[in-house]
Amino acid sequence: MIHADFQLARPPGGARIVVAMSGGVDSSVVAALAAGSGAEVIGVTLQLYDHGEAVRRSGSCCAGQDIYDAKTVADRLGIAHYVLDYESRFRDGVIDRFVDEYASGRTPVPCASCNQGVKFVDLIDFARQLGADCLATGHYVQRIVNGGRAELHKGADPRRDQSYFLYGTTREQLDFLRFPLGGLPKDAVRAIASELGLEVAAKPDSQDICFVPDGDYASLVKRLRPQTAAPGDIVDLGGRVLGRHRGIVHFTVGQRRGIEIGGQQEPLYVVRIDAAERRIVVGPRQALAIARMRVDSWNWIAEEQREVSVKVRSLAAPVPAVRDGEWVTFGQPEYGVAPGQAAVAYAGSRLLGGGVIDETVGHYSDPLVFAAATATAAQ
RNA sequence: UGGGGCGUCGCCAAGUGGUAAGGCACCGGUUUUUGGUACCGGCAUUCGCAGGUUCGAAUCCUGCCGCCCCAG
Repeated sequence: MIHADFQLARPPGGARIVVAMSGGVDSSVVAALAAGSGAEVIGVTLQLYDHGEAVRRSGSCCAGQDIYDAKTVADRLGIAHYVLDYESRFRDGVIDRFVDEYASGRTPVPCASCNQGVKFVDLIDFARQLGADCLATGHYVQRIVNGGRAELHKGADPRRDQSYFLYGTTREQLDFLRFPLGGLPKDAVRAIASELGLEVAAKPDSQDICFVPDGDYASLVKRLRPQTAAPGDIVDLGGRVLGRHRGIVHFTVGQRRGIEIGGQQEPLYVVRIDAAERRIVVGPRQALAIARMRVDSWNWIAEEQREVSVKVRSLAAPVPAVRDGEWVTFGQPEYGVAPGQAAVAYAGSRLLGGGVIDETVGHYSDPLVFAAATATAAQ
């Protein structure tokens, strides 16, 4: 059993830690570590969405079985446990935004909006009301205090790093947050769980979108925004109609499968989604090469920087890029950059900030690239 | 109904006597706290249909059906 340092301003004996417990292995271990620190620990589980449908589903979070699991773990650890009904806040802040993004032809990151909204804003408020010294979560990220200031870093286990989803964290939030698992590999976390005999030790990792039980997010979007199920044309880069589709909800920029157009020499990818015309523009992989993107709603945890590494998806190596105001120019063409996804800037392992991708400029259609190529050709 | 061409998996397509390549699409899996990508695997006992020749035919022969082009 390892001991975690929660880096509190006062001795653990007089401190109070609130732990966000999802019912999964990770946050259960955090609760255990907190309890082992000597502080008073209060577990809080959020009920975020309908618990009728999801009640039997294990391995998601924040409904039904998972709430029960969290409660069971809290009881075993002998800590207090609350369940907060955040369904309406979750619907407004996460689900509505999620479906609206799809309706406008973009591809949202619900985990990011969840963290930015109910998890950090609302839950931190609640923890402060309880007089807590910090809010601890099971995220695989590291909070490193450097020169008296908290920095957010990637999780030590590169395959587990979840920092991408936390780009919207504010400095004030970060001051109050603790991530005891950020330095551990997943195996170690499971080992701690089984060492403690926690019921959730072997529980599968959560995956997919938590509020979409069967992975069929399209059904949810279609139900709430029926216009996304309207059929439309699939056109090539020249505007030629290649076929029909069953609704823009089924597509995201960079997607290959599901276009259902065969007979090509090479695969077709979704290059652009025109929601107003209900049109899907497809092209060869080369057409996905992106030179620049405009990133909206930047949040800077660290000081703003010009030369950064940037991730445009959670599971990807950060790539070199230059940021100039809202615009980010890639050092090399980047493929499959979808509006609505997050762009997150790093300096090494440190997360600097991030925002929402709002617009992209194709590498082969970028006037700057074109001008450079022309100049080279003229020499 | 004169001449020419073609008909091989949903689409494209290789294969002209030796026992059905490949690509796209599709399906499944792996990976993954978003969507996607990527990777791995599966996918025509059968070559428009019916006969015939042959040890052996998608490949040769005959007939029929269908499509295309040029002439009408």
